[in-house]
Amino acid sequence: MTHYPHNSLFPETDYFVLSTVYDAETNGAGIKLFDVERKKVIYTTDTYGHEPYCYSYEPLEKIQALNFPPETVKRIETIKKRNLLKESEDPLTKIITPTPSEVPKVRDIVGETWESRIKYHRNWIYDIQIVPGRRYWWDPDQNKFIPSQSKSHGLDIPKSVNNQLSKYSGLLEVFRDDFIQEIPDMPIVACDIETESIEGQIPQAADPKYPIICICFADNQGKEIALVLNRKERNKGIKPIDTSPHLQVERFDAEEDLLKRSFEILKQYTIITTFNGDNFDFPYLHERAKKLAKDLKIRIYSPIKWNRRDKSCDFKFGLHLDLYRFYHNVAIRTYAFGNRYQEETLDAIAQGILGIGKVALEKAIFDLSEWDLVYYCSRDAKITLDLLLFENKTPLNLIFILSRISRTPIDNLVRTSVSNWVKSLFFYEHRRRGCLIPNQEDIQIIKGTQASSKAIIKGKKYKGATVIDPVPGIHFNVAVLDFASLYPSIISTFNLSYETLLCSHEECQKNKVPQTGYWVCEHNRGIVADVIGFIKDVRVQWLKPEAKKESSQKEFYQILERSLKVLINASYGVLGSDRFQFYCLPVADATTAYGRDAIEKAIQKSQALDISVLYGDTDSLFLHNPTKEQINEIIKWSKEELGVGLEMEKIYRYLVFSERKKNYFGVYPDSSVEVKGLMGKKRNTPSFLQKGFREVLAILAQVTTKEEFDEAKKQVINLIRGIYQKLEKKQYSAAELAITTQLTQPLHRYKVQAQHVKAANQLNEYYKKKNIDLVKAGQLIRFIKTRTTDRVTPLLLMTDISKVDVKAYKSMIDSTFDQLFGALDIEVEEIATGQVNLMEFFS
DNA sequence: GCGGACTGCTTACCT
DNA sequence: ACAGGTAAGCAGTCCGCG
Repeated sequence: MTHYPHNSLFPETDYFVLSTVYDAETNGAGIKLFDVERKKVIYTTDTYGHEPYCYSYEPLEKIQALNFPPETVKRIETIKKRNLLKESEDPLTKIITPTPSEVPKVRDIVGETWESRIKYHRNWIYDIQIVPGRRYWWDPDQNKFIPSQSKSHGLDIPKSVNNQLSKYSGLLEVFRDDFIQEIPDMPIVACDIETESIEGQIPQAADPKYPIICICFADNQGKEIALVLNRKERNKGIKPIDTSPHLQVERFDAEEDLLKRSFEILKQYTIITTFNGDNFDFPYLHERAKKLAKDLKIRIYSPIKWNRRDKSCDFKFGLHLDLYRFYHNVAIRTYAFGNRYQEETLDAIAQGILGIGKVALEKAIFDLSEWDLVYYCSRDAKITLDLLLFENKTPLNLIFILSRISRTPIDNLVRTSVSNWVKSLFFYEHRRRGCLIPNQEDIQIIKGTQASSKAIIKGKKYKGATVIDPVPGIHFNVAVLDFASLYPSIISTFNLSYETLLCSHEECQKNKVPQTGYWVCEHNRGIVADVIGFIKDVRVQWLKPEAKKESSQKEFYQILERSLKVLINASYGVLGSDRFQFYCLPVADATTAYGRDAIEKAIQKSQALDISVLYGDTDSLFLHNPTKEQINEIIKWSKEELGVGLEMEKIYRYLVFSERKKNYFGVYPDSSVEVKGLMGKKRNTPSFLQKGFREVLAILAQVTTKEEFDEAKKQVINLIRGIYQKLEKKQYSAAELAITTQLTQPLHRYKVQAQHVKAANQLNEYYKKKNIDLVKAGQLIRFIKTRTTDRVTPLLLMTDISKVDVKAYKSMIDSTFDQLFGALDIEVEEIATGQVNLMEFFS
């Protein structure tokens, strides 16, 4: 049954599509829309009469002979679809079911089916061609959403770019509005809850035995509300001096009234954001409300829909975005935020991104005075809001743009990883072109699972990038050239796609991929190459130049550019991941083979031009003191001969290499320092060493000439000597000496009793006695090297500072600074090259 | 019983 | 739950050694 919304619900105004969901009542697609005029969420169901289906290669008669009852199969048709792998227009049997839940039943009986595992409401998006995050108006005559032309950003695509992008089979027309359309201004609120509990135990929604004592809200109109439970046993305390002046505090004697009020507030907003609300705040709030209702025999209506299977919480008339999930996403962390945070806690992310952390606590949350509790909780709500809206809504805009391009509902985008986004984009594009979406096995059977190359690392499937041995020493005036988006460029330029690699044409076999036995099709443009090439070119040809120009649109261009960067940078990786539906090992293998070919040829070319190459990694060349002409020459050569763009990335005033790859530091002309890979920068280096390392770099950053090194070196020696002495006198605190290592798997899975594993076991013994939650995978373990049987002691259990293993820490100081000195001394030539040991150095 | 050479495990980084 | 390449530290094993 299709539910047509009453026209009064649908004034002829504009809507932004936020999300689609499975609608249990109609057993169809449910759509969440943002009503631009009334600034609220409208929920409706399919008005298009779209039907669930899947495909089979069995002829119509064979499917008919299966005698499906009408409640399982509604209709069977023969249609034609293009099969890219076979290069044919194939007749397929389309099996149409009355409801989405029948599709799996058909799949079980028919056996091999296609497109039967795509969620129905996602199918709806691909078929109706409605784009999440985009603007539509409602046409009551047609009962349809019509795309709305809106350009409030004032963005447009220049003619020249337009022409360059027109080669991509109509993609510009399809995606143009994704880029240029504005992001709606919606009511947004952040929410955080605090509960009563006992030391060391984290409350669980499965057993919501502790009262909720505080719920805080912060919205994008500047309103901040704190709901707090009056507890006789807690004093009011003193209002902290920098409590937000906007904060409105509401006190409740009864918890149930506090909860009811919180639901009232939540219902007013379109976007509700939390940090870990999918797994803690909302499940707990929901279950606590249920428990109170039952215990007190009253009615409390919770608007929270807790989906235990998906581990998510949602609202029918609102969209929940859990920022923990978003910031946890590896592609977002690395490409959108440049690894500005290394831990996925609210505090670490807020520190890294906003420069503001959580309120530091001296006692447990439930022991705080009322004002301190409100202060703490409201700060959490505020920084959560800021993590969605900082820098003119950068993260929210990023989410919208990625949703549009990947045809992924906004809330789903936040909860899923980049491979799902790329998969969704490819699903959409196959549908749009009338191509059958292949099953993963289809690609594997035809293209094979055997790599043409041999990986250097044991256990990897194929060979990756080339890394050049660095020339150790100090090098002044170093230019770094980078291949622009190397792998995506290769995929596009060399037409790499699951159907074009190892194609069936004899005549294409001469079109070889270097260093492999592969060949690539010369007749057909690959779908993967086309889509990736398009997105890469939109970014390179249009967005990157615009993002550099001074204009009122600059900021939005930058966000667009970053969104595409996320998709582009991850696109090669997913093709080499066997969990990805379009996984094609030969494509990934060929991509890196072309990459190795490019960097290797570029090195030869540099040498032919008499430029010395100091280092190179994957897509970069570090050139010593090249002239402008030499650089121009090699850039020109690359475009013409390799078909891949090479760009001047940066210049270092000087650069210091040791003999190690992926380890160096450089100083820019403005004296800023960049460090790569060195121990002093790693998060498992104790903080006293990280600090010493930073101080040494600060001294070296001041150096502008070779002559100044002697002076700088003396200072550095003094500094390091100071660190030695402080260590020997045991003047460093346990916290400064602590080594922080992540427990990446559950304790029982470790095959080796590594130091952090031993420390974790000690912690667990202690926790068991105290009846506190045990360590979990993902947690950071802090420990100190000690002269004890385990050789380690957890920071938490460190009582006797005299147990510190001074010898072990001395060798850590050694190896940290040897990385720098090894390189410096070769140039300074005061000490023999090779293994210069700091201990010898001082004697 | 103990140290050196070796392998493998583990983490954190680079592109 | 996107890829492979590199460095480092340490656990564990084997071997030799009157």
